[in-house]
Amino acid sequence: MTATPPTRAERTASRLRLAAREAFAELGWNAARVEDIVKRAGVSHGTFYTYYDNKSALLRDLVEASQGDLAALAAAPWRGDDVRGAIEHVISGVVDLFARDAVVIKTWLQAAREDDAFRDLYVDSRAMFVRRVAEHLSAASAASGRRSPSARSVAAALVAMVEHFAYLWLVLGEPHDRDDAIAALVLVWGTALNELADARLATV
Amino acid sequence: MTATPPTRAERTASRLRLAAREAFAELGWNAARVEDIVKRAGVSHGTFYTYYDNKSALLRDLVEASQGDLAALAAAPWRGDDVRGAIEHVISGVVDLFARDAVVIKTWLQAAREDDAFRDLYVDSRAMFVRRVAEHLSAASAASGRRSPSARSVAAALVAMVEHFAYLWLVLGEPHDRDDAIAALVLVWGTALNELADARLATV
Amino acid sequence: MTATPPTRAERTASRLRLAAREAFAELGWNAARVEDIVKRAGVSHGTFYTYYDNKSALLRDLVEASQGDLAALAAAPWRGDDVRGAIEHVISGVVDLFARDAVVIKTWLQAAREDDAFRDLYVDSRAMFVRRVAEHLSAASAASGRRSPSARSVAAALVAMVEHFAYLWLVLGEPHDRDDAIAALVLVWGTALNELADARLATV
Amino acid sequence: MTATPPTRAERTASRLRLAAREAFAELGWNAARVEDIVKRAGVSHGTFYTYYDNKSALLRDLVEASQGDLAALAAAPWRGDDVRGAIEHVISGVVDLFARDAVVIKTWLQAAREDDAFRDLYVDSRAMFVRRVAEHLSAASAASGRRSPSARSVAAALVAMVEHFAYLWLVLGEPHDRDDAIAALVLVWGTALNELADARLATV
DNA sequence: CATGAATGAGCTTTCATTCAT
DNA sequence: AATGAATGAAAGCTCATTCAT
Repeated sequence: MTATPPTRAERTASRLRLAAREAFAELGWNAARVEDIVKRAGVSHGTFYTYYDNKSALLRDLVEASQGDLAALAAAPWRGDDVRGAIEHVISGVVDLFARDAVVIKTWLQAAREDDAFRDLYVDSRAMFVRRVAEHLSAASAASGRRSPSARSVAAALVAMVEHFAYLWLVLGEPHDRDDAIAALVLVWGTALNELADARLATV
Repeated sequence: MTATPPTRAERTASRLRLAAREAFAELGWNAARVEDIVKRAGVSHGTFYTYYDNKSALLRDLVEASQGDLAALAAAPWRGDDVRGAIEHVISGVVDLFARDAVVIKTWLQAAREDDAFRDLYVDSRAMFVRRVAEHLSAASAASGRRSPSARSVAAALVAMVEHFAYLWLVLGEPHDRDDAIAALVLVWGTALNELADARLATV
Repeated sequence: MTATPPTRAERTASRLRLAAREAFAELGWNAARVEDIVKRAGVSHGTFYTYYDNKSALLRDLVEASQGDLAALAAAPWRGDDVRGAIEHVISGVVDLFARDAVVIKTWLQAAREDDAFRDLYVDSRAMFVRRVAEHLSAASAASGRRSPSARSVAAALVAMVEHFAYLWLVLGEPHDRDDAIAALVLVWGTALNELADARLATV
Repeated sequence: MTATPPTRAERTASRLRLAAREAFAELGWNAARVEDIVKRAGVSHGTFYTYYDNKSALLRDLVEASQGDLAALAAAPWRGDDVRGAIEHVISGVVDLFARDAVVIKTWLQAAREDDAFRDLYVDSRAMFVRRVAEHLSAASAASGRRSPSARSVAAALVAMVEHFAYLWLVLGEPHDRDDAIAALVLVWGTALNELADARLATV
């Protein structure tokens, strides 16, 4: 009935994950050795392999949490009445997530360049977001039958903008003011949405 | 009278660069060994080091060409009279460049995660673009005195959108139709520009 | 109660040192590869680097012991009453040290030609000896005010004689009878000392 | 009839030897690469092998000249009437030779640690000197039949002293004043000779 | 004779992973 | 569970030597 206290094993695994975040932050995915992780965790070399098969397995653990948050954000209900509020909510959600998990996201994307599993996870997460945004755009621009870019392309572009801006800013450290940055993203997204909704594409 | 034919050394260096592109394309920056390059170039291991100090030096050679194209694009005159035409020109320029040099760009960005020189080159290239676009936006929105996101943030967002979309599409292989994709990017960029120019920010 | 037995690590390190002496003896400092050492020690290549950063680090370990013995010899009290006995004691001390540690000394001097750390250690060891002998000579020849070589030069010459003779004999293998060799060194040293003491320099 | 001017080949070979001296002086025997020699000589890599089979062959050329001077010194007549003058003559001869040819001698001795041919040349040169000095000492001490070190051992010690002192001073750079240094060497050598001649060995 | 590109054996060092304790 | 010594497969890089031009 009572919450069981963490076992020794759980504590060790947790220390390994924390140590890995530190090592990845300081050294990057490729440069970080198992040695760097166990040193920071204060455990022996061999202990690492009691918990994880290798560095990738540990990262998978870390990434899954972040990925879950992202999926939740994509799946959350989208308020149809307050368009601008909905946009701002999603954008700041993404920004907060990047700010909170910069290290894991950076490492994830780095690993994605070499490891198909991480790459697929990224591609899927992104696709989910794009699909969601495309549906939203389609609903708004249903009336427009004229020649115009597909909602999917516009959605892909808007999602690319938000994720890459957040990455450059919060992961790579490009300096930005939070309010100004979010305002810019909301502005671009919102005007694009208006444009589609107004079906004034041909007149731009 | 005649253009001098390439010397043997020039031919060998050129074969190494070509082989490196292949190796990077197939194996990625980290996994590609000098061995993989020389095997493809059909030269001995030692020959590699006659031309390049190491893998990074070779990539630098490849990247410099692409980076030069990018810089040229950013520096090219921006036609003030045909706004939409100018946007389309820049966007398709970036898209063409990514399409042509997908391997080099992919490798460059991969190396940028571990090597400061490549990272700085990327950061500088991007900054150049953002600055250029921000100037363009500022000119267009000069009249607007109302509270609005800074031109720099909007520029950063738009450039992030274009480069990341191009990357996802042409480097990572996300499927898109060329015309539709460019139309989407031009739409978003153009409406954002209009919005700033009309100074209707507060009413969105 | 009992002295702790050597740990596995201590035993391995010790085997590496022993193996290195063998390898240096057979192949010389430059020709001896890490491979030659680990083969003789019966450990894997990687194990070497668990204990030493490189070949030089291992030699440093070996040299420090010999150098310590040499320093102890130079620092030991010098019996003032029995001049000849003192000389003989020092000379046979040096000879014994060279005989015991021929391999290490040979390797040390070989490495000293390329590695400043080893060179400095040799220069310092020698300087210590020379200084010590010069003081001894100065004391003996204090009465002599006439123009004569400085005690330092004579000391440098005598120390050069002993160390190089020992080197030629015990390291390079020039054949000598121990008693005869020591008698010769003691003779030369002793007569030089007498000469200085008698202040008969100008009459030679 | 006229002295033929040096052929191109002779000039190239000569430049290689000069360049090698420079390279050995700056880098030492082991560190100096064929590359370092040809660069200084201003010839191509391949040209080196037109003249010498390898680095050792070139050094052999350089060493033979120095070795010839040494042999000449050892073979020169020894003036029986002026003992002190003879000693001084030989010692300053050795010193001058070391001063003049410091680089070649240093390189020779360095190579002698790894190459038997150079080692044998050194051993033979030294033996020749020792034999010569031993004969001289024997003549001087012929009357002495008492238990004493053999002339050969004393000769070996004296020669060791002179060569090593000269080496430390003129090759390794131990600082000495020329007159004082030669006076010290002459003093030690002379007193040893006197001692043997006086047959007062047992009374020291 | 001279050139210099090409060769490839050889050496050092790293590090993920195993396993006896 | 934890330890940490041992392993050995990879790489990177160097440089003496060759040889086509």
